[in-house]
Parts: sequence; C-alpha cells; structure tokens
Amino acid sequence: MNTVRVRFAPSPTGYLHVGGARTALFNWLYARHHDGVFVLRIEDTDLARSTDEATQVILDALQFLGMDWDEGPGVEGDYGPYYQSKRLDLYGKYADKLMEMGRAYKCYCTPEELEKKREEQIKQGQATHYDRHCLHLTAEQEAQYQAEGRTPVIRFKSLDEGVTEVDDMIRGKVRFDNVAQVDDFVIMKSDGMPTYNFAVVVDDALMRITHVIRGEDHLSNTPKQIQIYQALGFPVPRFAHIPMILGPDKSLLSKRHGATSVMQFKEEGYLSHAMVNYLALLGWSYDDSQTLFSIPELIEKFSLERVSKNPAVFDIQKLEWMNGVYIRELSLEDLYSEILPYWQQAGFLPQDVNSELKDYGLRILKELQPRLKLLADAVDLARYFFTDDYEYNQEVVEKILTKPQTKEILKYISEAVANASVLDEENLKPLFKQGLEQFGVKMGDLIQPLRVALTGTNVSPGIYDVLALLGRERVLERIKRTLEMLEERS
RNA sequence: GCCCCCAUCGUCUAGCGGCCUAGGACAUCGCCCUCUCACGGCGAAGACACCGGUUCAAAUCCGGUUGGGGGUACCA
Repeated sequence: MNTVRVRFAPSPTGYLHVGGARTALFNWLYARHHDGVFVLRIEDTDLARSTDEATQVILDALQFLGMDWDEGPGVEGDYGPYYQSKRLDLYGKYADKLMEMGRAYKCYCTPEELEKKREEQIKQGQATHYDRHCLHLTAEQEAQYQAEGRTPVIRFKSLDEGVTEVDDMIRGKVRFDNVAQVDDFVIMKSDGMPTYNFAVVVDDALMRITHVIRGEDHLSNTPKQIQIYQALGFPVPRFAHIPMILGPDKSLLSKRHGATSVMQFKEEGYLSHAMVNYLALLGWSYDDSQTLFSIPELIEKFSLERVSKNPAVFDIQKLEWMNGVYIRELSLEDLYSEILPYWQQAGFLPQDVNSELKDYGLRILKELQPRLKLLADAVDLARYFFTDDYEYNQEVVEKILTKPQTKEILKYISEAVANASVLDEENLKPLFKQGLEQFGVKMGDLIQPLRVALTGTNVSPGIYDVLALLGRERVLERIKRTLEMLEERS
C-alpha cells in the first residue's frame, strides 16, 4: 500500500487564519489516521510580503495547535526544499519542458490589452479566456515586441476539446468543459516567478503528494492543474475540497468579523485542545451525538467521508463554551500554568513565585475554574484577591449598599469575623444566622452587602470561600473602608 | 457575463427511501440547586428554502426556481 502523503501549504502573510488552521488540521488528521506523512510547504513566491517572521508566526501557530509536520521547515525530508522561493529553478525547468513539448508558449500581451478583450467577452456573454493571440508568433513579431520592451509571460496551452473531470473525494465527479473553462493561463510571470496554479502542481508532484485536501475555493482551478499534471506526465493525486468557513453574515470569514488569527485566539485565552476540537467540527462530524473529542480520538475517528459539503459559519459562542469545558477538565496545576502568564502580566504575581503565593493562586483557581470561559477572564475575576486597588461597581453599590440596616449589618459581620476562631463556613455560618434573627433579614441581605464590601461587585465565588481566601485582616480592613465610604455618602 | 459548488432548528450538524410525530450540541427561555455569578440537573421553544416529478412510500432520488458561496488575475 502506498503511503499517504498530504501537505499544508500556507503563504506567509503574517498570521495563520482559522480557515487555514482548519485545512491544516484536516490534512494532519488524515495523515495521522492513515499513518501517512504530513508535509509543510511555505508558498513564499510573493517576495514582497514574505518574511522570515511571517513564516515563524505560522509555524508557532501550528505548534500551538499541536500539529507536527514530518517534512518541512526545520524537518528535512527527501523532497525538499520546502520553501517555494528555494525551488524557483524547478518551475523554470518544467516550464521549458512544456514549451519544448509545444504545451506552453510565450505571450507578449499587456495586462491592458488583455483586460480590454476580457471586457469584450463579458459584454458578449461569453466565458473569459485568452484568445491565443501569441500562440503562433513569427520571429519578426517576437523581435518587434521585444524591441518595444515587452517582457513575456509563459502560457500553458490548454486542451482544445473534451472535458476535464475532477473526482473529488467529498463532492464526487465534477466536470469542466476544457474549451470554455480552461483557458491558456499564465504559468510563469514576466518577473520569472511561477503562478500558483503551476507551482502547486510542480511541488505537489515532486513531493509525491497523494491527497490534496484544501479549501473549496480551489475547486474551480483544479481542472487547470489536472491538465498540467497530465501534460507533464505526473500522476494526478486525489482531491478533497473542504467547505469554506463563513462569518455570521455568511460571507467569507475575515478580519472584519473579529479575531481570525489563531495566535490571537491563543492570546485571548483559548486552549489548544478547544481550538482543535472546535475546528474539527467545522465541516466534519462523527455521529449524531459526540461533540467532545480528545486528540487521539480525533485521529482515530476522522475520515474524509464524513466531511460536510456545505459552508460552515464560525460560531464563537460554541468555541467559548468548549473552551470552558476544557478549562474545567484541566488539573489545578495545569490550569495554574496556563494562567500564570496572565496574572504576571497583570502584576498580580511576580516573575518568581514562591510556594506560598503559588498555593494561594491554586486556591483561587479552584474557585474560578468553573467560572472561566477564557483564560484571560482570570484577570478581572481575581483582581480583588490580589490587590486592594479595585473599582467599586457604582451601580451595585447603589443597589445593595443603600438598603436600610446595611451599615449595622456590616458592623455586625465585622465583629463576627473578628471573633471567629477560623474564617470558614463551619465557624461563620452560625454567627451569620444569629445576625439574621437580630436584623430580621434573609441570608442574602447579609451576604450581598458583604460581597460588595469585599469585592466591589455582586458577583464572586461563594462568600465563605472569598472570606477564607482574603483572610481576617483584609476582610476587616475592607469592611471598614466600605463603612467609611458609606459615611461619606450620607 | 460565463462556469463550478452548496441548501435540515438562529449556528454547527445527525439523517445516505419506510426506524422521522426529524436526533444531538451551542445559543435562547423556564424550573431546580443556591448567598450572587458560574458549574450541574430537568424541561421548553426552534428546521427539512420553493415548485414539479419518480415511488406503494421522500428530508432522503431526478429536474427547475430561488438563495448563498466560490472561481473566472502576470494573488495564493
């Protein structure tokens, strides 16, 4: 049996888009499922925009998602180099070969001339295609063009009849009319660089790619590529065109829909596992019930047969939910490791955390864990545990601390806290209950003002946990501070 | 303009002729738990785009319409 060889071929434009990440994931899962080879190839022929940094960003993003490649940057294999910019001689070589065979020719037409013809064709209701003006140029005509300073491109001479069929693993057989749909497209630009449709064939063929799994936006270009494969005598790989990812308005997902960069998601506090699991479900499903998958499970269960044909809207809410699920699955130790950088950046914890502080962090995390959707949420939710410098939510103060008896209640709690042997539920609850009788109120009327006094908000973990974490000294200080604030107001 | 792809709840989807009074997940709403918020539990609402066929039988097959997406470049 032949080894499955798939590839992900991003162009380094500065970041890895979630659509690209999903394409990479499907390739990676397919390779791992079939014990195949996952190749990473950098399509950096756009020299103006491609930089080493931009490439590194993509590698980092793939690494974050746990997609390791078997051949590619940093992992030399038998079919390198894996940067298109280092393969330029190959494209020239195969373009020459096509010209020798009479399957390619030089074209001196200018973009302006071509645009004019194109407009004319559209006006007449025809399909747009090159009119082969330069197919049979005489030596004199060529010399004339060169004298005019024109630099030629090389065009592929496409088939004059018949149809080219794409046997897509997801969409089935798709037929394209050779004459109308495959024109003599450019394979080498005037600057000597190959065009995408040409380079991708040369590279995929030379790298022995067996399955081309890519976005549906490439489906229409596939017949062109197949004709190149055939002209060059290369075996044609299998194709699988996966559905596009759309924004909420059903247009192609892009920056204007919000974050689309994988690394940006990472910074906001999305876990690698959640990203991968969610992305896997965008266009693929296993059965009618399972939505949560471990990575090994994904590898085991993934198949192209179960990839959907319809485009999928990127649903950030579902991703958030899933992130919460995986945050809750983390051990406290692991959660701490994930959140430490956020707390350090917020100035809550120093670069070197001693064991006492770490233990405190762990205790906080125990309470925060079920409340987190994003790792970054742990900053705002934990602020009052680390600093006295937090804002009082004025709306909440208005609503809760203005009730009658509030000051008396807080004073009562202050005494209870001062007198309790240990600040925990067992010791405090009886004292609080006494207060209920004394003031003739319910537990909430006692706890909510206390919560506001201690946290500045009406949302926090259970009050006994907050009390225990803050400790007697800070609790008393904060109640005192709150009482002073109330005095000033009245 | 021309060509290609697609069409089940708001969203992701299950469904590959009878198992469907269409299942699950997110989101929404209600109830429970409860000191708030989460978590968790229970429940509700919510879809086969439309029109023709084929068939004893259609969400499932075929055609058309409409809608959405993509391609049509010296971008990838």
